[in-house]
Amino acid sequence: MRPTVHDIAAVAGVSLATVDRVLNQRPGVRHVTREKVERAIRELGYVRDVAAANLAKGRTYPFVFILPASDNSFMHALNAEVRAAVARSPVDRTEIRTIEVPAFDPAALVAVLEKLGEERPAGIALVATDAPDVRDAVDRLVKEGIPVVTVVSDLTGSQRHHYAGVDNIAAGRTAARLLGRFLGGASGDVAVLAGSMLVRDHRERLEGFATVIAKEFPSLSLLPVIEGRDDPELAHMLVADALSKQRGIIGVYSLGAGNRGLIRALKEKAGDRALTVIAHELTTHTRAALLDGTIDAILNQDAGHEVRSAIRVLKAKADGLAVIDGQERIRLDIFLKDNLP
Amino acid sequence: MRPTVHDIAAVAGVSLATVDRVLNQRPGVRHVTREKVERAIRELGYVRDVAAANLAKGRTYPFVFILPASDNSFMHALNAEVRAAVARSPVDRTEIRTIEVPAFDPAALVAVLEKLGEERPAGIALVATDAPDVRDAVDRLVKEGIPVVTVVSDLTGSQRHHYAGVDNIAAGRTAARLLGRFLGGASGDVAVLAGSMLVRDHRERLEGFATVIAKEFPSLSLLPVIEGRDDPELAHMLVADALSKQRGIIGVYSLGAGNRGLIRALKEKAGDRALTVIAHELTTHTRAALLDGTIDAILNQDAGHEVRSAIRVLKAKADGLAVIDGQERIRLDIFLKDNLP
DNA sequence: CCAAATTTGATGTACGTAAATCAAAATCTG
DNA sequence: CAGATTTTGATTTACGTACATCAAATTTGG
Repeated sequence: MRPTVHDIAAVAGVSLATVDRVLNQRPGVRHVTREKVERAIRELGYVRDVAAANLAKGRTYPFVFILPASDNSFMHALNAEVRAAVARSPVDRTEIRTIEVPAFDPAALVAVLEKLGEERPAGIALVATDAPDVRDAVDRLVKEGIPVVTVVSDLTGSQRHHYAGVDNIAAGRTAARLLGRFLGGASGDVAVLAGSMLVRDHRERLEGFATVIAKEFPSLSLLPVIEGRDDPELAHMLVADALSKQRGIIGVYSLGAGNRGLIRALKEKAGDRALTVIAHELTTHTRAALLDGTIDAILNQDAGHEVRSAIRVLKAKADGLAVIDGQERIRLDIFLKDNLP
Repeated sequence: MRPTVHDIAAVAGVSLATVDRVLNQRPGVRHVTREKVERAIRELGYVRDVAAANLAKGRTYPFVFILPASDNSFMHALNAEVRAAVARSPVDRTEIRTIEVPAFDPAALVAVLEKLGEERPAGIALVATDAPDVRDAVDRLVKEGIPVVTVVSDLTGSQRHHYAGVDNIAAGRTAARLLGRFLGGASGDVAVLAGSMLVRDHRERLEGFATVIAKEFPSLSLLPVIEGRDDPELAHMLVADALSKQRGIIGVYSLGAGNRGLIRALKEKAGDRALTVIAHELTTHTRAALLDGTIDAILNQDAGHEVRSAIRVLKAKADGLAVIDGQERIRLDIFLKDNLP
């Protein structure tokens, strides 16, 4: 049987009330007494029964998710996963509220964070816009003792407790190697379609991609990045244009959203030549394109995992418990047409 | 606030004791009364507070893991993950016991399962040996109401509640496409190193692999399968021999364990020619080989995920609760040298 | 319709922890 | 050393559920 507060009291030779004071850092305990209790806790290997504690406290975890108001499949999926988590709220004692902020708008994000500082929720998860002001706002919250995790996109140099997202540099590198190997030593141009270079995850993917292409596949040359703003229409136009004008393109890497437009452009120009294409995020559109051969591989991050991981980590931090690292590492999924879920 | 048993009693117009009798299917409740209570439960959307219930019951979950006594890296990793779960036992109220059985020995496995039927643990996880007798033994346990999940290797046609492992046909298909694409249309022979064709996961991987190679990469021809019995020494000998004699080999797929021997053989023959190699399971050896270019891609299943998933599912089944499907799908990890964890 | 059987109600205790109250003891201050 | 202050102990209630007991009410059988 695992030890209880009663056992601690007995071993430490103090009363239950004192043990409680120490455990819940209430005042009115002399230093020596506190040490006696802490020693007993260590000796017995006591770990508080979180379930019983939550029951007694009537505790719930008021969490806040801050999500960008972006109209693309991935953000919709992320939203849906948060809603699914909300549906499970009664069971896991969470009370999740979502706040939408304009995408790529540091000021708006900071304003929301500031207000949350007063509200003091049990934890905050946010899709970070990578700006110094945001970092400072997050660091203030952390200093005030509020658990904060970034989701999908991280915050450079901040003190956030955890990042629930993929390693985007590795993602870019992986895309490069897949593309390079699939092209099997052929020479030609590679087009890169991004959303915006203002977002950290896109920058990082490009960085990883460019590095590996340059170093390991010198027969391939990178064309200037096409910024499609994650907008299907714009992406379609720009890609179609590039494919018409740049006759040397043999590979395409789409590292952002708005793949609907990309796919349309690829199909229109399909007759022309064989293209090898790597894209990010598994959606109905990219899935279909993978199956019909328009896309050769899809790199994906599982939004459900990210949301659940963020919640688990916030909970653990709120309770001062350890997390299982292996469980919280968000992996980069690589999908070929054969291993689709 | 979520509804409690008191609310049900009030709404149904019965006493707390009666609600309790219905909830815990105790006898002594007239049919009409039972229906009144059940209606109230539905109306209120009551869900039993599992934490409080477990507290009251002093409940723990006695689970049993049945693992094969195989001496390879993957099984060691699986063992370690089970031990890690045991270390977390006090926190999540599990009491996990492991039983080792000889590998590939249906009779021994059946004997263990039979005995567990009397013991009636709260759940059983097993690495299944795919034989009719085993299937029957598992089905008996399931019929007796004991939750059973298979881990890593599934059981054909059984009633087990869940399978915590990867789709091995998909894994084989994926390996084929990676190999085919990496070889970029070249012609030649492909060697396959397996452990034993008596294990279902190996059979399935081969099946998926052969199918895709035949259909989509006709310029490649499969050599007869080399059975290395997951033994590094034997694998080394057989592969070295094959590489010497079969000069047309341009690709290798290692779908089982014992990769240490494979890697040694590959390095000895490295000077000869360029080989494209796909292997299963990320270990220190395969990781190093991936990094130094001896292996081109590694397909992996995360043992930690499998163990944790098995436990979550067993718990849910023991409590009669639903599982989150997306969370319990074990994914096939594809590692290139760029996205190693 | 009465006795027997079944069903229901009322009540209390328990699980491990949190939190509060009040009294008693120990320590500190001047 | 008295008095004020701080620290500690003892005890109680609560959280939501499980489970046991005993009495009261209701239904059933003959």
